[in-house]
Amino acid sequence: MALRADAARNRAAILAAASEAFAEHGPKATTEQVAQQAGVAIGTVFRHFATKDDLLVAIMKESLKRLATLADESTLAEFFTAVVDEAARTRMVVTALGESRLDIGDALRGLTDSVSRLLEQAKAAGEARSTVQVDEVMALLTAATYAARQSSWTTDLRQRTLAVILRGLR
Amino acid sequence: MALRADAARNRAAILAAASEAFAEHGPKATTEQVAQQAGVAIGTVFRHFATKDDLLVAIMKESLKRLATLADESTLAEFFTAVVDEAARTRMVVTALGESRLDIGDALRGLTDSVSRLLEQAKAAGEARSTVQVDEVMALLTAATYAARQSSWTTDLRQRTLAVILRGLR
Amino acid sequence: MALRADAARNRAAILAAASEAFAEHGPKATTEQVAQQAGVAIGTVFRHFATKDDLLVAIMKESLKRLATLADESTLAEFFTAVVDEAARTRMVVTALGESRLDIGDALRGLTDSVSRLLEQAKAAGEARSTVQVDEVMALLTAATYAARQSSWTTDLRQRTLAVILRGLR
Amino acid sequence: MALRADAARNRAAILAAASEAFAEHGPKATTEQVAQQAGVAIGTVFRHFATKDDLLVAIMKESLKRLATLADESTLAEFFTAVVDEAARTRMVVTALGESRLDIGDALRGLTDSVSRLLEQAKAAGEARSTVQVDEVMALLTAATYAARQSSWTTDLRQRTLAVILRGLR
DNA sequence: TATGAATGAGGGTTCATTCAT
DNA sequence: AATGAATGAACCCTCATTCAT
Repeated sequence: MALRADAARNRAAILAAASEAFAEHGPKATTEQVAQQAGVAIGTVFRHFATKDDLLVAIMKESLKRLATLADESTLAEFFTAVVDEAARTRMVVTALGESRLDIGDALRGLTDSVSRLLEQAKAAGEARSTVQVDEVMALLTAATYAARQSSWTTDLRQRTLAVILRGLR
Repeated sequence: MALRADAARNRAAILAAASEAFAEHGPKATTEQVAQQAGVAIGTVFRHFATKDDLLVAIMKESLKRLATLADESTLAEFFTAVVDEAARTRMVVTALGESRLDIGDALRGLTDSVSRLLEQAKAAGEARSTVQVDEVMALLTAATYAARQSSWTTDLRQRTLAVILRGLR
Repeated sequence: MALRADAARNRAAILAAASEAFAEHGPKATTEQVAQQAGVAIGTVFRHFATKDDLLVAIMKESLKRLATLADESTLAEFFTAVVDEAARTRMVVTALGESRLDIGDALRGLTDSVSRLLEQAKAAGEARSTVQVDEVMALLTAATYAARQSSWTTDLRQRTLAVILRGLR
Repeated sequence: MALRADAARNRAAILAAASEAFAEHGPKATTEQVAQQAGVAIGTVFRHFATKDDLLVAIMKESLKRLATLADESTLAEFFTAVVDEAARTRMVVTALGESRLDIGDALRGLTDSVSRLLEQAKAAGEARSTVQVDEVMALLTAATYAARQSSWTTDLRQRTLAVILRGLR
């Protein structure tokens, strides 16, 4: 029972370290880097996540789940802004949205559902035209997310770019 | 000090092969694959491009130059469409637009100039509102390009997504 | 200083599990597999057997002792047949007979003694020629045992092969 | 053309090193050990043999081919003796004969053919009874080979053991 | 200049063994 | 005494880059 606490702490540390490492170096960050960052031996990483890909998936799902939660508390415009903000910090958001090799389908579908709801609200509020469909919103989200990764992006540019997209949805 | 005829031919073959290889497998395509595709030994690849990154840069610059030329012959809307179409075929366009690690700054600036001109024309034609600036157009271009890479994209989705962006610019 | 009842039970369970695991996957079966099979944590395995090799030795000795007992109740021919039969089921018999790296010398000597007695009886019964010595019988036993491990062996082939050996001893 | 010579020399060195390493430590000898023994970097080993298993297979096939050649120049008795002699030196002969996981079927079949011929000759010469079949001869060969690996085997013991087998075939 | 074999650092993963609880 | 998480050396293999021919 006590050890479980240690293990849980390590698992969290690994996830945190992985988030950071992948955020900075993308998916090619080394498992050893993750281990080091987490203050843990390499074997411990593999005890918790049998494969590097498993670790990647875990982080992506976490990320997507966080976004889904966020979606449930925002308007479409707010959500777009928040996602892009996070993407500016983390390379993994976009990797998650754009990755097809790894099995994150469920989580992605969960997010799509949330966004779908947001879109309906936006339509009801007159902030999205009725012809717009979810898939293009998701596509635009992914797109914006990706662009936000550019190191040259200032807050100002981010706002102007988002404004164009949101205007286009109206 | 011009290259020997066969050297020039090799260089071209390598570039072509690299374009194809990277288009298909992304930047993680092997130099050996490139060499093979070019019908050349690896040593030859490295004689022409001292580093894999150098090769990557060369291709990206080529790509950006091609896009700049294209920009000079189109309207803004046509250009967007054309770029996104190419991106759907080639993974490198987006890598080029989104890459910050490699030094392709000047080529990117060249493209920005061309797009700048397109934007002015669009404004004059009433197809872009006057407050829009080049940097957000570039950002949107990058974004659209990235999203276009998704394997799930149909032509239809591509069109709808572009429509939103172009509408937003107006 | 006898073991606690539960400790004794664990020790037995581990030995049984190890027998099974090594029988199936050879000596490369994992200690973790053994622990799992025994329904015990790894730590417990290592408390009882300080080393994987120690565990291996224990099993081999057990195996050899069982064979010695068997020898005391059979004729030479019966014994050969029985051993080969068991070897066809279990990969460890042969490993035990053929192993030189691990220290199972005394157990092996015990078996040799038993076989020695069998041989004398066989000679008396006219089923083994007088010039035959124990060491070659042991060698033949090891040999037959090994060959019996081949997956391609049918019962028929086993019998014919044994027949040759037994005939040779006469 | 000149490099080919170097490469060939390296390939031979690797095979020789691997033979030795595997002979001494069995199939669990490290590829690094092989590389070192061959005076070559690890990459070179993998350039010549894409996989450790490939290297293993290569050596086994070499071994089996050598034996097949030998078979074509001997009587059954001589062949048995020679094989057992080689087995005493090399752990791989037996591994080769007993291995089923790796694809050495062809080579094994080749050897079986050769032995088949030997057996016919032996029958003609009255040194093998007519009821004996090839498969049991192969089995006995494998068996003898395995037993020969024992470190305790003296030349004398080897001869006596073989004598029993050969007598049994008659 | 071209060739392609050689190099070797580094990556993901396994597993016997240790140790905190 | 038992648990099971943590350790870390070792393994197989890849690939950008170098260098002898």
